[in-house]
Amino acid sequence: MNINSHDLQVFLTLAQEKNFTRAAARCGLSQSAFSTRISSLEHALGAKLFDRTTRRVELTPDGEEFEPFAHQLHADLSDVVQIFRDRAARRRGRVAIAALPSVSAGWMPKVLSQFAKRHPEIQLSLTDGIAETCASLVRSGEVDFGLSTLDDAEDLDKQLVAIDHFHLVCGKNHALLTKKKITAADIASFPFIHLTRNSSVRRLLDAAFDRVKLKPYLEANYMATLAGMVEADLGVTIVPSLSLHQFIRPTLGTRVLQTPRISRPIYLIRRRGRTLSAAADTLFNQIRLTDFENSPMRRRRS
Amino acid sequence: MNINSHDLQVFLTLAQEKNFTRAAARCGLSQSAFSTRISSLEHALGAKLFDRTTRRVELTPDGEEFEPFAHQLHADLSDVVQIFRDRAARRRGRVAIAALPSVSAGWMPKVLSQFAKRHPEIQLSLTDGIAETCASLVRSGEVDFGLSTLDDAEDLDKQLVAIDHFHLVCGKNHALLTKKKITAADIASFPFIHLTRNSSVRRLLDAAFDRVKLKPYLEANYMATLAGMVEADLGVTIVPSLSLHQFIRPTLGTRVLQTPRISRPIYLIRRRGRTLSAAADTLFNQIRLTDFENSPMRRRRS
DNA sequence: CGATCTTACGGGATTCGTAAACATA
DNA sequence: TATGTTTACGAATCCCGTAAGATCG
Repeated sequence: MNINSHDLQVFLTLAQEKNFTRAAARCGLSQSAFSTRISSLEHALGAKLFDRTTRRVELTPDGEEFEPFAHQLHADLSDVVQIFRDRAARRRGRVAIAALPSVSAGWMPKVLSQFAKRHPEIQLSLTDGIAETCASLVRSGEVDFGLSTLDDAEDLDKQLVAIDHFHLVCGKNHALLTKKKITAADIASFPFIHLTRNSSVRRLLDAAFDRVKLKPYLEANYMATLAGMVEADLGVTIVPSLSLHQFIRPTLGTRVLQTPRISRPIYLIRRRGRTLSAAADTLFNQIRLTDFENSPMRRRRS
Repeated sequence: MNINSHDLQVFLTLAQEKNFTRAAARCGLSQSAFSTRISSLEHALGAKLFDRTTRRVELTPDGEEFEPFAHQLHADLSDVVQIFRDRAARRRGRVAIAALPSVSAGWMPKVLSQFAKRHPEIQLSLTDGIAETCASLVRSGEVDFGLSTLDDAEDLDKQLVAIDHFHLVCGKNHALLTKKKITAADIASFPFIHLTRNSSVRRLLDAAFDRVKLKPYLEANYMATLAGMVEADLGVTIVPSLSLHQFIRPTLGTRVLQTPRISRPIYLIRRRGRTLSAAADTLFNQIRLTDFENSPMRRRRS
């Protein structure tokens, strides 16, 4: 009463060959085992499917009726197995990740293009959002994993993959760039262009400059705005290395901060105890094992 | 690597219960056997379908992806089995038969209405045609079986179910009806209304009246035409009992032929060695076992 | 430490292949 | 009689249940 893919294969082969011996051979079965299978399939359906003599094998009306069903069922079963085999072989699938805007813009393009080249059939989805958004998307399962800083989230599994160092950005000929050592007080003496308060970058800066208060000139939502402001000499700013690419302009100068050394960890975060799909696992590991040799970030392995 | 309906059931139950012990109970399996089945299904698909600890069971992304497929496949498999179970139980199906026009009009209405009452879900199809048409429809498999006279067709299986006796039809007060015994010569002395030459009735009459030639007045294609002609006293005719119902009119008289006793056998004909569908088999047997007690035909069992 | 999943293992059912019996043209 | 299907039967395999082991909260 329980039909499986092999039964269907056996039926279809006999329907095509109309000869037990040949059909059995094609199915890699002995002729007797084949005969038994047909017989038990007939029993399972409660209908004779073939009229057979030693000379001729023909479908009965019931068999005729069953054939298209058998075809469909067999194809569906095979397709589903194939889909999951493909997924396992990274020839199919979908990966959704979430990452901080700076990570998304400054790092993921390279990562994803490399991944897409190696796994062209796998669909990719990237959501850029602030740390809280990333964590929440991971927690809900809407994304497979995230790339973000993370204060503390015990329900999530985090692996440090990079440390993002902060850089001073100012006009190309700004006085600060002439100094050998730049201190917090030096920076605080100039108007400061801030990022909005809900960003992790801003929170980090506020914490780093808790004693020597910065002189907030204005605050913006986008890095590109900051770049414009600094370019117009309205003030200076500090950005993580992952955002530096937006500040590489002839009119701007940048310098990695040394004395008030500010950095933030970038974690791969995922739901604790949850298995990743094969595709997600592959991207996860690709990122985890990234080599930062020629990168402004320092490489870290957990 | 061979998935069956039970595997899908097991998967779906666990996906719903999210607890091995309860799901196993619902499937009527021991918890360990259940666990093994899940595990081997995962192996067959090459993907982990559940993340499980002793406290929580959750679908993985792959499992999430598999669930709708499993639902669909399971429903399809069940449906197909159900369809064939229904067919076997005569709760579903189709029967197509072919029968001589006289059989179709004079006998089948009663037979089919009785069958339809007993098996309301089974679709019926009746093709009325001359003997050759019936034989050819049976031979090609377009109909399940036929009801017809049959000269000789060795490839077809025939079972005699009735003998159709021929009756004289003439005007109500026709001279022939006053005679005690009606001979061939008596009939031949009146103008005769013939059926068309390609009918089996006509062939039988021509054979019966090979010595005492009938006086052909005209020939028609339909019994109703004959009835009209005889009613207008243009002549007499002879028809099989199955067509008699068309000649029961106040103006007409009929008498079964005794001396030139003419009759034709009505056979159930089917392809030799071919199994009938359950529905067809039921109708076949209903016809085969018809009781002709109160019928102008004589009952015969083969 | 208690609830729950996995693994180990013996027994029973299923399925297989060989070979003999059976059937048809 | 030759070809081809079914049946008989012992062997291998698969699947189940019991019970012990492992693991998580």
